[in-house]
Amino acid sequence: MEAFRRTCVEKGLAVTHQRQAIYRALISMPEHPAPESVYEVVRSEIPTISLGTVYKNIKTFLNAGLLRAVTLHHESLRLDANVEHHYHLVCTRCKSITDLPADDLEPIQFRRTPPRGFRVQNYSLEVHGLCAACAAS
Amino acid sequence: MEAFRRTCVEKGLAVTHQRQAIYRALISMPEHPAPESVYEVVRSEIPTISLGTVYKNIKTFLNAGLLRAVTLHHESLRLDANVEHHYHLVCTRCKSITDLPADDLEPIQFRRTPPRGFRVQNYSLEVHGLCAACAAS
DNA sequence: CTATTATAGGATAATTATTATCGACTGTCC
DNA sequence: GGACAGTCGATAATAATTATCCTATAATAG
Ligand SMILES: [Mn+2]
Ligand SMILES: [Mn+2]
Ligand SMILES: [Zn+2]
Ligand SMILES: [Zn+2]
Repeated sequence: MEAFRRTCVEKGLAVTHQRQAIYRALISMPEHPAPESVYEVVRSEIPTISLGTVYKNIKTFLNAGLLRAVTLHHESLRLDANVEHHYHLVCTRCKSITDLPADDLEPIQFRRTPPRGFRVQNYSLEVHGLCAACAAS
Repeated sequence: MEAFRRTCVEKGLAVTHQRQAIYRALISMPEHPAPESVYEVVRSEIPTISLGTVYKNIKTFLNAGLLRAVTLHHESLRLDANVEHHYHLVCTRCKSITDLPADDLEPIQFRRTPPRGFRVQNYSLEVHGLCAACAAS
């Protein structure tokens, strides 16, 4: 929480009551919540906060690196007619997605059995970075 | 394309002009397009097709396993206040996301250099399957 | 500690992506 | 070729997210 305030100051962000409550809610939620759920939790502390404020600050925190999104491409459904097992290269800048054959990597190997009785079906792996075009600029 | 028709028959889906055009568009688009882009392409062949039909059939194809979505959780932004490098267990049924420490797996290793001048920044790995609760039912 | 000011918050409207509805049409089966 | 279930197209509805705009507050200078 102290680190949070420090980062805000570094990035020129005002350390408001709302921002602290939102960040506190986020670190208390290990379930990878959607903005709506964060809003519910924050509202129990600040009943007058608006959903827009929660969205705005989540975006601010994402830019500041205080927070991560679980997926880079939630904004729209992205489709793949190739149903064979393969991976993806995803450009963090232009969001382009290209195929990466599974055997370009060593096979994924568990070191210990997956926790809490999780029954594994398959893996999806994305290599994030800059595509050739974006790397040029 | 023949396999497509066969799968439709197996799943009791009518092999319509529109479905074939949509599927043909999809396999011709290796860029992992959004529904809107698929619509644009299909429209050049069937100018009167509606966007709703494209959406409906994409959903149908996903259910039939003719098509995959690049991510399991595009429907809403999912947030992670843990910015350390780690992976995720994702339940394909209830969409719950839980953390998986990076050292529960052998490190990811490239066998050959990533294609087309892609500059790797990092990677994200999701293990898909059924959580304990969903596996029980 | 107070005044000043830039930034942030709250209410609300707007936009975007997606899904539902419903009457008309067409692929399938005989 | 006709009957019928399933599908299509048009449109409305919903859900998620973003923009707008005016007021309030955190930062900071005196
Ligand atoms: Mn692919
Ligand atoms: Mn996580
Ligand atoms: Zn790029
Ligand atoms: Zn589950």
